[in-house]
Amino acid sequence: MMDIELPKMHPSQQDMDLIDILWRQDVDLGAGREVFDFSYRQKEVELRLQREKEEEKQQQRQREQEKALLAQLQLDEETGEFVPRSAPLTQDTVTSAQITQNGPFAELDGDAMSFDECMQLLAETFPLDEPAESAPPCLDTSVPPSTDLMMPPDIPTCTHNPLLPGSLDQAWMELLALPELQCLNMQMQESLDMDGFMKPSAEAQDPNYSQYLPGMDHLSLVQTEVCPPEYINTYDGSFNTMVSPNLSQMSLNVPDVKAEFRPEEFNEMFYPEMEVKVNSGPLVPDGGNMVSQLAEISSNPPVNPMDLQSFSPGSFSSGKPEPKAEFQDSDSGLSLDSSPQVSSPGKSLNGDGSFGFSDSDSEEMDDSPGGMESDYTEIFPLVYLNDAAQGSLSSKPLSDQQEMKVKNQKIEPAEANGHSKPPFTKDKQKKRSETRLSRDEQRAKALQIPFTVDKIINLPVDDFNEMMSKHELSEAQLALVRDIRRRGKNKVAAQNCRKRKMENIVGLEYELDSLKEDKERLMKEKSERSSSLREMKQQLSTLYHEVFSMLRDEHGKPFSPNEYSLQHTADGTVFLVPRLKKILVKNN
DNA sequence: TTTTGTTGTCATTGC
DNA sequence: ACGCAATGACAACAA
Repeated sequence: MMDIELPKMHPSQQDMDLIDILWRQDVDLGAGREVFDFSYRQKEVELRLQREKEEEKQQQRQREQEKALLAQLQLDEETGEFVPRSAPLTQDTVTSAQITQNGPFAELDGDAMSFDECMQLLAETFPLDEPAESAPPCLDTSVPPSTDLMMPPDIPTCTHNPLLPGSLDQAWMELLALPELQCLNMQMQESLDMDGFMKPSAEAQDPNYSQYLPGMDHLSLVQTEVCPPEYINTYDGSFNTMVSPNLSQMSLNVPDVKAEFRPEEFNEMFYPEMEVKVNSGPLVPDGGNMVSQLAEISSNPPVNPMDLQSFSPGSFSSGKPEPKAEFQDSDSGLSLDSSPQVSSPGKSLNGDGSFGFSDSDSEEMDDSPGGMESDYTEIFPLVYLNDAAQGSLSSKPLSDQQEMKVKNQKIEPAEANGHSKPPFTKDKQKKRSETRLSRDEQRAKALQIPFTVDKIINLPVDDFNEMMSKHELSEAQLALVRDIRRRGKNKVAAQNCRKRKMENIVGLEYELDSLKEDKERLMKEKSERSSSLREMKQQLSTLYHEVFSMLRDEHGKPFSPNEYSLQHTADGTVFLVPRLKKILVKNN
C-alpha cells in the first residue's frame, strides 16, 4: 500500500530515502520491490554479503581463540575446574564480552575500559533494580565515545556524522503518526516480540522512555549502520548479551534511527538486510534468555514489591521528583509514542507480571468483587487518576498526552489479537498471580500504606500488630491492610487446599488401582482354587471307583455300588457300609 | 461459541 | 472472642 502512495508524496532524494526505509519495512510484508532502484542496491547487498562473510569467519576464529584463552585463564585461577565467577551467568558473559571487545579494540578504543565498566555495571545493576534509570545514563555517557572510536575511518559507508535535522525528525514523527504507517510499528513490535524482546522492562512501559534514546541511538546505529560487519560480529553474542535488556530492544527500533538521520546513511541503515540479521539473529537466544532471566529476577519475591511499583507507568507519573526531572529533558518522546516498546504499556506489564497501572488493571480493580473492599476501592481509582494526571502534566502539553493515549489505544487492540501472546504463554499462570498481587500492591500504594504487601501477609500476628501500631493509619488503610492480609493468607490457603485436594485425588486413585489389582489377584486365585478343587474331586471319584471295584465279597463277587458305599473316618480308616438302611428308610 | 482448567476471592466452619 | 486454616462455592480469565 505504501509503495503506491508514498512515492508521489516524496519526490526528493532525501524523502526517497525515507520511503526506502518504509518500503524496506514493507518488504517483510511482501510488498513489491521493483518500485525502487533495485539493481544498485542489489549490488551493494552482494558486496556486503561477501565482505561480511569473510570478516565473520575471521572474527569467528578470533573469538574462538579468545574464548579458549579465557577458559584457560579461568582454569588456572580456579582449582582445575571451570568455575564461573562469583557473579551470576550474566556476569560471565560480560567478562567474556570484555575480553572479546578488548582484543580487537585495544589499540583503537581508548575508552574501552570505561565502556566495559559501564557494561559491567549495567549487567550488575540492571537485573536488580531501577532498570529504567540506571542503564540508560550509563550508556549515554560511555557508549557514544567508544563507538566513535570503534568506527574505522577507512570504510566510507560507515562515516558517522551525528546530525539531528529537526525537519527530518518532524517528518518522521508525521510519517509514523500516519494511521497507515502504524503497521510499521506493529511489524517492528511483532519482530521484537518474536525475538523475545518484548519482555517488558520498566522503560518499555515508560511513556517518557524516549529520553533515553539519544544515548541509545548511538548503539542502535552502531549495530545497524555505523559498525562494519567485523565489529558487529565482535559484539555478536557479547555486546548484545551484555546490553540486551535495553539495547537489543532498540537496535531495530525505527524511531531510534530518526534521531541521527542522514539521507546517505539511510541506505546503509536499512538497505543491507544481512546486517539486520546479523544483529537480530544471535540476539534471539542470548537476549531472550537474558531478558527472561531478568524478568524473573525482577519479579522475585525478595525484591521489595513497593520498590517495584516505582517502575510502573503509574508511578512514573506519580509526581516523584527524580523521574520527573529526567523526563523533562526529553520532549522527543512524542515521536516515540508510536514506537513499539511504548505502544502497549498495559500488555507488556502484564506480560512479565511486573507491577503497574494499566488500563486493564484499573478496570479490573473497579470490578473487584466483595463489599468489604468497597471502602478503599472507592478511594483508589481517584488516587490513581490524580497520579496519572499529575504525571501527564509533568512535561508535555495536554494535547500531546491525549494524542499519545489515542495512539496507544490504537495499537493495543491489535496486539491483543495475539501477536505477542506466544512468548508469554508459559508465564501465564505466573502472570496472573502477580497481576493479582499487583492489585493489592497498587491499592496499598494508592492508600500510601507504609508496609509491603509481603510483610502485611507473611508477618506473624504479633509482628504484624506491632508494625501496625507503629503507624497511624486511617480507617480505609486499616481495612485495606486487613483485607490484603486476609486475601493473601486465604490465597495461600486455597493453594494449599487445592494442592492437598489434588494429592488426595492422586492418593485415592493410587489406592483404587491397588484395590483393583488386589481384586484381580483374588479372583484369579479363587479361580485357581476352584479349578484345583474340581480336579481333586475328580481324582477322588476315580480313586473311589477304583477302590470299590477291587473289593470282593465272600463269594468272590464284586459289591454292587447300589447296595454298598465306601466311607472313611477322620483317622483314615475306610469302611464298606451297606446302603440297606437308606433303602429301608426310603421304603418307609 | 462452548468447554474446561486455573486462580483468586468470599463465606463459612471448626480448631 | 479472636485469629487462622480449611474448604465449598462462585466468578473471572485463558486456552
